[in-house]
Amino acid sequence: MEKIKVVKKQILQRKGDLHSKSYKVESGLLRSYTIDDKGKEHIFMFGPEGWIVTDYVSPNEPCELYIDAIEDSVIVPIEKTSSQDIDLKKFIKRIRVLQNRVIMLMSASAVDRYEHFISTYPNIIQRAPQHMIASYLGITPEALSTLKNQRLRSKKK
Amino acid sequence: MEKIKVVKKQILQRKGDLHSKSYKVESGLLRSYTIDDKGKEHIFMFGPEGWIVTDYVSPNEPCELYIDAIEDSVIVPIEKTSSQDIDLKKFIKRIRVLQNRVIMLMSASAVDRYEHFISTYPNIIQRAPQHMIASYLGITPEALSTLKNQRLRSKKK
DNA sequence: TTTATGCATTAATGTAGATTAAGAAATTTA
DNA sequence: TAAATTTCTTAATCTACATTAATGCATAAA
Repeated sequence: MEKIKVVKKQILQRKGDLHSKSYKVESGLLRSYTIDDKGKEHIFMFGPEGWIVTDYVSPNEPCELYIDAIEDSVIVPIEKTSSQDIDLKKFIKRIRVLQNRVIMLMSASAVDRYEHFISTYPNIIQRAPQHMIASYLGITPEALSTLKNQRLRSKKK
Repeated sequence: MEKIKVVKKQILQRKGDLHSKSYKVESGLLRSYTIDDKGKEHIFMFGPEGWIVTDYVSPNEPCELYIDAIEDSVIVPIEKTSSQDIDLKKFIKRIRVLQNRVIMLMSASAVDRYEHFISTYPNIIQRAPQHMIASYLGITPEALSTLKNQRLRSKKK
């Protein structure tokens, strides 16, 4: 239950590491992500204050995801060992978010996904760099940039 | 704990229905899916024998997903009411599958996703119609068809 | 201050997969 | 069985987004 401070860009966990933990974010912003075989990053989730960032592997399995800090942050690492914090509701919530993300990725265009992202995580847009938001949306930074222009233009009219 | 028989194409649950249940599959094959605003189906998961098919909403919320039978099946509906079958491990497993699916959708090409699907669910390929597999992969049936040819051609050489 | 290094933008060109359409096979229904 | 319906395939065309590359702007380092 100790709070620890981490600085921007500090890596908390790497893919393949053992003893995966959960991280409760007191302040700041974390992210979890993978790196594919072409070396490309894919952001899995953002973790602003109040969120818990976890790689859903059992504590004795190697991690699937990298976790690092986008901003200087204060976090509380939580051991996964005991069956303590089985907050089932949070699990179900998490599954639903993923469920929606899968559906989004399958059915919605990049513009729609961006719109959805804005309305769901309005404050993260300002805090995370563009290329990370692009990565979360599953598009390139270039595509995000032009997409934003199109949006502006069509709204201005 | 009663087993019930359902026939091919029988719908167990519609989006918006209340009193969502889980369905343990004794034999046969179920699927869960959404229908987007363009009327297009997106298969969320296949449930062959041994699997439990669930829409992860709390029992008093309206369903997000449709669930129906791809083959004549024998299933056991499970009430979600009590906190009985909180098999946490299954939850975590489910999240991991989703986690992988998201990563797949973001980083892998249609061919790679197909390869992955084949190796993960070899028997479903033969049992579900192509257009459903295409839907699961997030591509059109036409794209799946041509993709299969390319695969064959490159292997024959 | 100057010089780097990283990040965002724009534009030209390329490509995976969507769409459309038509026909062939297979399966279901009568 | 034939007729109807559903499923699968093929090919032509189209489009959203990727890739590449060049340019401007930050922030950070020297």
